[in-house]
Formats: sequence, structure tokens, C-alpha cells
Amino acid sequence: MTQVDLAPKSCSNCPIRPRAICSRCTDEELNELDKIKYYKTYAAGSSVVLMGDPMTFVASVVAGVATLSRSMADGRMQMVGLLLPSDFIGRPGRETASFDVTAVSELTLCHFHKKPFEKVTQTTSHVQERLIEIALDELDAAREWMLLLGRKTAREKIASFLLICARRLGSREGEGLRLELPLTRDAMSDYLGLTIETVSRQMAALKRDGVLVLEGTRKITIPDLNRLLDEAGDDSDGVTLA
Amino acid sequence: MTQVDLAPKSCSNCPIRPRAICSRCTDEELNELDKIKYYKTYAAGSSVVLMGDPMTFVASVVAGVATLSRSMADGRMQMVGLLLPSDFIGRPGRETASFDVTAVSELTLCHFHKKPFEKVTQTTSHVQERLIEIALDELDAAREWMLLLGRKTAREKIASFLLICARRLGSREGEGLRLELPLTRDAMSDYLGLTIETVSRQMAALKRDGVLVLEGTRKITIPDLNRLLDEAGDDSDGVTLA
DNA sequence: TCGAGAACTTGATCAGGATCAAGGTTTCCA
DNA sequence: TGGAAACCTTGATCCTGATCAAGTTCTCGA
Repeated sequence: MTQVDLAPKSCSNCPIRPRAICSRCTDEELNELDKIKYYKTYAAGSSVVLMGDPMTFVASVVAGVATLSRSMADGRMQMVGLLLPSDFIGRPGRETASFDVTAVSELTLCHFHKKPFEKVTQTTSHVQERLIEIALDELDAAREWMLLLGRKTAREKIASFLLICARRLGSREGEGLRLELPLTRDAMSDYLGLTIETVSRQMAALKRDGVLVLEGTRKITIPDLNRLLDEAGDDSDGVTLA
Repeated sequence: MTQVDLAPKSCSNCPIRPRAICSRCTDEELNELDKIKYYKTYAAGSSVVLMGDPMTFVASVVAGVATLSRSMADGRMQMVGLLLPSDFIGRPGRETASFDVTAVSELTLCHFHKKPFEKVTQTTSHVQERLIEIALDELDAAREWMLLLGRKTAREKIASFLLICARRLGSREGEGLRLELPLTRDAMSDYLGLTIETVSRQMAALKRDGVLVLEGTRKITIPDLNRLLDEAGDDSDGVTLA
């Protein structure tokens, strides 16, 4: 596989700065971070860490899509987070991974060695603040997702997922919104607590009912975002999935 | 209702200090906190805050049990957190509540006015650190719960819930473990993403199969914790619900 | 101690989504 | 460019947990 190295050469041309853990860092602080960071690219489908592995780093997603998931002994699994560019991976103060992290597409991470990074958080209060913000945003998103998993119908689950993707990845096109789904049907089913067959059927139903237009299997157009919002049930204040 | 005021007179006799947000505070810092805090007791069943309400405080649970929940327009609801003594409520840096908070039993909270509390977190690094720890622990618990909601059977859900209660509330008794359930069957169903009838039936089934002994409707004994662990599916590393 | 309401249990039936099974597309590389 | 594998769709059937409907057992105040 020819693999283009997508790593930015330095923080100055980094595409995710505004939302990342380092968003409020001064040039000087960035220089400090530079000493403890390294970029690495993972192939689509490869594993970044497995549950129980020692975690020697934390990282930011620079490009691509990763998933956080948890499995049961008999093979049942549930995705518990979707990691898009600027999202943060890892947990200062914890030695081993609590979940599996998997690259879904080709994935570039900006890694920080954990020990020195912890020193930075302890001494740099705005990094610590940013970390709290990130953790609390993810907590809100996780709880929102609990409502989805526990109480929503299959159709509502699909609509909610499309809504998240539309908000985070969509681009306006005339009346509607255009986007490319970041996940396969299979990964969608893992995320939504459904089977792949149910995902496929509900996508077909939403298409039949004019809620979305499919072009191939990943490219979709949402002609009317409010219609989709209705279908999603009760996402009144907007899901902002971590 | 005769209502005994359970509020401790001061931090020195506070039962939840070791695990609370103020666990690492010096006496001096406690004096500072003392100026911005107040105790308040809520009757069982009463609402502490509703989603969308302005949040003017953060708080620690001192005694009793509260729930965090989220509802849909048509009445469906999902509990997204169970708050036991020492757990923290609220989110610095957010103006309105993202979820409903309800007192399940008589509940005593130690409130801190939000604005001055935010000042404390900004200037006291170990409070900020404790806040990160708490948020990340809750995030882990929420993600663990997502696996339960998305993939576990009704029987496994009940067993997982009992396991959490046993770990956090149980006391050893001979071979087994004894505890009083903190929730009604109805609240359990909200928590587990089930109906009350299913909860009742599965409790009966677990009793029939000797996994638990019921005494009345809330007092239970677990003769064999490992047996319960098996029934819960895959809680290998231990659920520590926030 | 009685009575009313809340909390809980149990039974019968139903339905949404899982499972089993087969076939159709797309992608990718040899 | 052809073939295999991955990915996706569609159909038939099944099963777990929801829903509907009575009862029963607690709890607590009068």
C-alpha cells in the first residue's frame, strides 16, 4: 500500500490546532510539546491499542477516523466512542487501556509520551482546563448515547447517527447537506447496538421515505435537516459526539 | 414528613471527605470552601434540577441516592447515572443542566456556589486534578454502561446492576454478601433500559436459580459473588459506576 | 388496625429486531 | 481485465423483551 505521510511538519500548519488539547498553547509551550511528540500513521483496519495494553502515550487524532470499543468474552462488542480529527485519546493517570482503539480509515495521530505529558498538564493550567472541557464534553456525549442505546428504535438510532455525521462532517449543498459516511454498515451496527442487517434495512427505509438520498453506499445527501432531526427522536440540544 | 437534618456541622466530621472533590484540601482551603458552601436536604422523589435549568451550583452527594436522567419528548426516559454518597454533581463552565437530577431517597447535598467554586478550581491545582479524575472515572463508567445497554440481555443487565450495588453498598455476611437495593423496580428499569415487568421477571428468575436470596423486595443476599459475576457477562475488570 | 395508594408480580399476547440464508455490488490487486 | 474478497441488500423465520391486563403485597398515615 502506498502510504502518503499526512503528518504536518510542525504545529504551525497543524489542521486541528483550534480544537485540540494544545489549542491555547503559546509558541514557547508548543516548542516544549514538540520535544515529546511524534506523528504516526496507522493503516485502515489496524489496531492502535487493545484493552489492557499498557498505555505509554496520549494522542490527538490529526486525520482519519478511529473507534473506541469494548468487547465481551463471547464476541459481542459495542463501540463506545467515535474519534474524529481533533479528538483526544488516552487518559493521564491511568496505566492500561480501558478500551480497544481501532483505525477505521487511514489514521494519523499526534502522540505525546505519557509521563512528560502529565508533567505538562500539571504545570500548565490551561492545558488542564482544556482536558477537563474535553472529558466533560465526552461525558455528555456518552450519556446522550446511553439514551440512544437504551430507548431509541432502530430507525431513530440510524437517524441520530446520520445527524452526528451531518453536523461534524457535512457540507452545505443547495437546500440540503452532503456528506460521506465515515463508517461501514458493519461499524455502524457496532456503534448503534444493532445488527448489520437492521442497519441496511433502516437505511433503505429512510431512503424510500425521502429522508436521505444515497449515491453508492457511503455518499449521502440530506435534503431536509429538520426532517432528519424529527426522525432522530429527541436531539433537542444537539448531539456533539466525542 | 419529619425530616432529620443530616448535614454535618463542618468538614471535620464529613463522612465523604476521602472520596470527594475536596479530598486533598488543606484546613485553610476548607475554610475558604466553607464560605461558599451550604447544605440542603431534598425529600425522596423530589427534583433537584431539570434539564435546561440554569445551574448556579455544583455539589457533592453527602447522604442518600440521586439519579441523573434524560427524557425524550414522548416520555421515554433513560437514566444515565446513579449518584451515591461522595459523587459529584455539576459541571464547571456550563450554564444549564444537561440532564435531570432527581432525589431517589432522602438526599443531602453539599452545594458550592458555582462562580466562586470555578475560581477555586482555577487557582487550586489539586482540585482541578481531582475534577479530572472524577470526570474520567465517570466517563469510563458511562462507556461500560454503553456496553450493557447496547449488547447485554435482560438477565445480564440485572446481574450487572446487582454487581455494582454489591461492590459499592454490600457488606460481607458469612460466605456471601448482603445489601439493600437503592432503587425501586421502576427506577431499575429506567437505569437498565428495560420495562418494570422484565426487571421483576428476571429478578424472580435469578432468585429461582439461586443466584440471589430475596427478603422482602429490597433486601437481598448474594450467596456467591463469582456466580453473579458469571451471570453479568463480561465485567472482567470491575464496574465502578459513577 | 384499617384502608388506600404505591410498589411489585404474574400471565397472555404482540412486535421489533435478531438470526439464518442467499444473492448482489463494489473494490482491489494479480 | 478478471476473479476473489469484502461489503451490502433482501427475504423468511424466530425469539427476547415490550405491551396489555389483572392481581397481590407492602407501606404508611389516620
